[in-house]
Amino acid sequence: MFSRTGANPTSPTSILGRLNTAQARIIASEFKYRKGTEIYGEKEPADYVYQITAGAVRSYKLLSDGRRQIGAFHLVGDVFGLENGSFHRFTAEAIVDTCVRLIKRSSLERVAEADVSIAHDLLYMTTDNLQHAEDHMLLLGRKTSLERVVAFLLEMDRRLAAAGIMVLPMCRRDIADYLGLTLETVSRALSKLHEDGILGFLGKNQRQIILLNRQQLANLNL
Amino acid sequence: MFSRTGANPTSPTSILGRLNTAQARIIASEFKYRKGTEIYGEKEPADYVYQITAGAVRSYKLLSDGRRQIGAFHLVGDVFGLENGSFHRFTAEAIVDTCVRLIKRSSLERVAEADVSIAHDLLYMTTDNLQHAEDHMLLLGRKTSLERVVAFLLEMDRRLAAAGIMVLPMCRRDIADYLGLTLETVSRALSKLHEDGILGFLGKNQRQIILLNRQQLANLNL
DNA sequence: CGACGGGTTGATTGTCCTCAAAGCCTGTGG
DNA sequence: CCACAGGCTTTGAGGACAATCAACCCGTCG
Repeated sequence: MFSRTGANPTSPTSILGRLNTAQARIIASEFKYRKGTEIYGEKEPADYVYQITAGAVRSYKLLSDGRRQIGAFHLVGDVFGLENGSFHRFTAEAIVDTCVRLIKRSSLERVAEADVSIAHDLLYMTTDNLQHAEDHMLLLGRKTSLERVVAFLLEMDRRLAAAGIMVLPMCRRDIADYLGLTLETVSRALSKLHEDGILGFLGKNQRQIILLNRQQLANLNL
Repeated sequence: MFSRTGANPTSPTSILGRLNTAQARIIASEFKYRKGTEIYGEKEPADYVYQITAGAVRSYKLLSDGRRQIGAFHLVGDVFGLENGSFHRFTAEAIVDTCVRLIKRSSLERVAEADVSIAHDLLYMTTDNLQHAEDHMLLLGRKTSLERVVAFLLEMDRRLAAAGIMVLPMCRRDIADYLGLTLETVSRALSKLHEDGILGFLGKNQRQIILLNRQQLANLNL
């Protein structure tokens, strides 16, 4: 499970991989987090940047009464925890057992000063996050429950489909908190798509999904 | 109306001002847009970056059936239209008669290559946008209608209150499309806050608002 | 076995949307 | 000067979609 090495080649954010080879010893260490454990908390000092080598992470904000909004899921190859200020703006938790590579923020900044292309990568990654957030605002503000779930499926299909099969690392509640819905509403939407023959469930735990009709799914994604 | 000059001193994004003095002739021109006119459209080439010297702008995305999500309002001093890819991700329209300064993207990139502090500013501005989008996701995904309107009022109070009076440049529909609500719901929330003595209307057009009890308002902002 | 986490499904509720009407202000033209 | 149209806003009545509350199923693990 923890055998994958190096940056995901399909990832737009190979900065840590490049640093590892091009620069000397910037990677501080690798670290393992058990399912459900916190990697960092909102407003904590942002001393490290992280890249996932195995597992998955959720980044979220909480309201004072416990309502939760997940801003993003981070999958293998993704870089997260990149902040400009010195504090994290999300809490990050391992969704499943997760292995990350760490890099000291101070080191990264030092390198970025010297190497223009690294600085450029930092901007690119931040813009990538921004673009995702912008699209997600549209989803949260204006899409129906079914449209949200469809958009989620298409996103996950793009990001983690291996051989056409999607193995979701997150539970229904996580999906709901990502989409601004309740877990029941997510479940109903998935059931409807199942009834309509657009997707199929494979395993016993309903987390392995196969998309049977991407065209129809895309049509539902306004 | 067009008498306000220069960048808002409280704005974190004085880059265009600095370029204007520090660099030679990067500012391409100033330009005026009438109320309701488009400055650029989604997916158009992003050849320029803009800074508002007077007026206000809305940036939005549309779904194919016309549902609209406004991602941000840009006020005097704000820089917008900054993209990393070569295409705009929003449509930008003048909410009221608006005057902007333009800078060629190509020039900006050239300067950023040479001047590290400019590159740093670009990253800072992008991160600032990202932070706003992240907060807005929480609002859109998890807050009630009243909480959204309260958050909007506090944001506008912070950004454009002069002498305690807020003069909103945008109509109820714009506010609604920013908050993921309908204009009627926005109106009802404002009426409720009015009834409760938390805000007062000044002019005849309901766009001049004075906050009578910021403490109570902040308490509603979970 | 029994408890627990995760998921689905059903019944009911509630918040916000939709549809509709009316008021106010501005601008325009007779 | 008044009449009238149009944009913006408020307010009310009714409806719809998603939330809530609840029951149940299924696997896993102690």
